[in-house]
Amino acid sequence: MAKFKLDEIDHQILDMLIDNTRVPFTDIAKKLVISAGTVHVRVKKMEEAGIIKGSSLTLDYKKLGYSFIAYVGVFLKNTSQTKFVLERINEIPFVTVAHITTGKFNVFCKIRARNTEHAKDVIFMLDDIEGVYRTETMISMEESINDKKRLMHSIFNEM
Amino acid sequence: MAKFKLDEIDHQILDMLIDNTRVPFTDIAKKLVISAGTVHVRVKKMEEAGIIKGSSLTLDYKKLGYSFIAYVGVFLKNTSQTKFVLERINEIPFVTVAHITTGKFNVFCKIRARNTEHAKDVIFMLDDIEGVYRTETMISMEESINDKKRLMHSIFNEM
DNA sequence: GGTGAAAGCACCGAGTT
DNA sequence: AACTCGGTGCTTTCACC
Repeated sequence: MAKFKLDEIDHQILDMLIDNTRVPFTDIAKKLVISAGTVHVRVKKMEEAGIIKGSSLTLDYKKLGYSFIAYVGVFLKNTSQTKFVLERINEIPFVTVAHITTGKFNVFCKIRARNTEHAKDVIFMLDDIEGVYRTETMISMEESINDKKRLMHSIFNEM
Repeated sequence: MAKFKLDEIDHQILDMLIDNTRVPFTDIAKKLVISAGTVHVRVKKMEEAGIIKGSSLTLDYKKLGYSFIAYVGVFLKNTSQTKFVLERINEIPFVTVAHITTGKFNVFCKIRARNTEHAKDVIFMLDDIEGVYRTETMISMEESINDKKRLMHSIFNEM
């Protein structure tokens, strides 16, 4: 939970790797005018410190036939059931993220589906969970940003 | 936009790479009992087809001191201003995702911040955008799932 | 904490079946 | 379409600074 101290070189290494994990360390080394060994050691340290949790592929879900995104707010009959309901939600495929929230909804989740029909099936599964009072769906018509690099820069700018 | 045909071997290759992009192709080859060259050719094809859009590092934002997540629903004075407002939102740091939505809100976004105070600054910036009528914030108290691998398996199971 | 070189591998293309 | 194989180049370690 504690803050970890990263210097300018770490920032730049992350900057080059954040949206392309396969950039050779030798390229990074050249650009930063340090040795490839140093890049290696620093990346390893950030991994050990847990700053770098891992790496992942970015797939094009639209091309796979899954272009539907919606957010679903869930109202519970009783907040004491939150944990139970969350566990049931976690079992539903195509629910990609779930949060316990304050504010309007008790639980809030994101789903990705093939189309409206398919999303309906997923939402019905949410509605059918014992303890769920009702749900409210917001369909995404256009996703406009989703940029890790930008967030990272915002963070580094504040350091 | 069109569906792209992936076979069982492609599924397994993606399965191994999706949450660790640095798994050596030789390891994948061993596990699937094919040659490393084949793995290479298949990955390249998926990249060329755009199924694999890229790769990214997963950072631990909590460890960087940014543990606050909230969703903010935005109501507009007039929906004709949607495009303009979205552009302004895209300029605000710490807004990580924004969607145009149907349903309760006109625009819906996710923010990541240091703490409540910091989030307040971000939300004020949203409120201050010309054309924004008001906003509604849902604070995430606990994020429960966020798993690409699970989504991918859900998709493959349906194919 | 950084370097530079050397050893060990992985990547990736060419040629073959 | 997949395999083998070889050249090229990346990663990773280590002795030294």
